[in-house]
Amino acid sequence: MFQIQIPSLRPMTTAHLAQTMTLLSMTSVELAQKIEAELANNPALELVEERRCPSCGRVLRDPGPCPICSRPHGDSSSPIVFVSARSDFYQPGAGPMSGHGQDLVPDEYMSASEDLPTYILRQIAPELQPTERNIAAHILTSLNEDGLLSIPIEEISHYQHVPAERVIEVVRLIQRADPLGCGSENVQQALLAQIEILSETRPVPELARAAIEQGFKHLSRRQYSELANILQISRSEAEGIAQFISDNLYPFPARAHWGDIRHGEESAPAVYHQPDIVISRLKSQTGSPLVVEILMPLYGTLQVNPAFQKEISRIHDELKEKWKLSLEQANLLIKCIQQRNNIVQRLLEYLAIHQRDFILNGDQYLKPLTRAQVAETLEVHESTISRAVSSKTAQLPSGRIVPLEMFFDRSLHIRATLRSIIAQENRALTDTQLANLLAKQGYPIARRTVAKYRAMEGILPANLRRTTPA
DNA sequence: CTATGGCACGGATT
DNA sequence: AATCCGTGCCATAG
Repeated sequence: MFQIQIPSLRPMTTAHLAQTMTLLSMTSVELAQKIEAELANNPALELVEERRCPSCGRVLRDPGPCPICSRPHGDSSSPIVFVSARSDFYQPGAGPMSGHGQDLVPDEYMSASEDLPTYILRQIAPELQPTERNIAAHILTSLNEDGLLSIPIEEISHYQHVPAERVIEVVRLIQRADPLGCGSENVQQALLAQIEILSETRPVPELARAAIEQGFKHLSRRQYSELANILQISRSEAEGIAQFISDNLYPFPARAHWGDIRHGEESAPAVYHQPDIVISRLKSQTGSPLVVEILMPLYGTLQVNPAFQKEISRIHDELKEKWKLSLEQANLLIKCIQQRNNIVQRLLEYLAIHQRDFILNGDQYLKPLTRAQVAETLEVHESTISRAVSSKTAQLPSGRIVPLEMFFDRSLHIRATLRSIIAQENRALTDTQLANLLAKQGYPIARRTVAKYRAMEGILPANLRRTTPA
């Protein structure tokens, strides 16, 4: 049914099991580091160059043509999913992204995190025209530590010999990428960009935008009475709006952490992770298969050095013992890595099928799912799934990067419909009314719970809410 | 009196 | 065993 070949598994020893577990809870980048370390101190291991697809640069694990490039377009009768591994950034139709001057995309991964420019570039790469790549690179390298543009747009447009409008177009793209609002010229612009994007997916107080545009000075100085005057609203409403802004927007985009657009955990350093998994569509067409790629940031495949294995029979004594040990370790590591990848692959295969609607159409379509259920169908222990799920992130076709845990979020779909109800409301509905409406849509939840969901989504209570006119 | 947020309890999940 | 989550009860604000 699927085109995925699962390597046959060998019985596991306890050491095997323990190590697989450790590897399973690592992100792909951590794993790469681990492998590098092993390579350095175990002579029995070697990294061999693998075959890559000449047109898309993907790693080809099985003989034959690239499963993606060779696929006739729109082959919708084929399986919903197939999995392939890749080791570098993917840019549809354009080959490896080595392009221009600035080393935005290094040839080798050097550390566990990538910097902000790289992180953003990867998100927007699919939407960039080839000629826009230089512009994007120029903008991204000109960001200051807050994520704001440190040079005027004119300078870029002049230097790149393109009209300013082109530059602005690219800036727009960058603003929409994950730390929302990066690439803006100043704090005010950044906030406006964020509110713009935010309002597409969730309700936003009507006057929030006006507050930033007209009352920016007062807003930043917390002069709420003056702000209220300008906007012709009461002071408490002004405070509500200020609250919304400080809860949901980031004046300095680069300081925001990815993921939860909420305040609170300000502990996260400005480190951006690359996803461990990338899910995309083979072709943007309904019924088109999903492409699930499990990232492995290492060039080459790990194997036991054949020369080493050969030599070992000729060696004697104490040295032989040492070598034997190395060899065993090498074998074990390789097996464990296979095991890890196998589990991650099966997990994603399940998720891609079971949560296809969510992947393609968004939060509302997430089906309730527990790790235990997955564990049962995949016939592995619950804790195995737990480990595989935690600490990994996936990039969805929309470009959003989400933790895999989100696939198991019990209330995400309800929160999403709650958002849409509030987005469409004419007058601000109270929590009790919202609870009733949700019940009609098949989500019987308590009033108290509505309040909690609201808080989670950063939506103000009814009395401080002004409905956005549709 | 109504609408909300805080605290804490119990059941489910990990 | 530890954690998460939905909910009920109660205090508080308007």
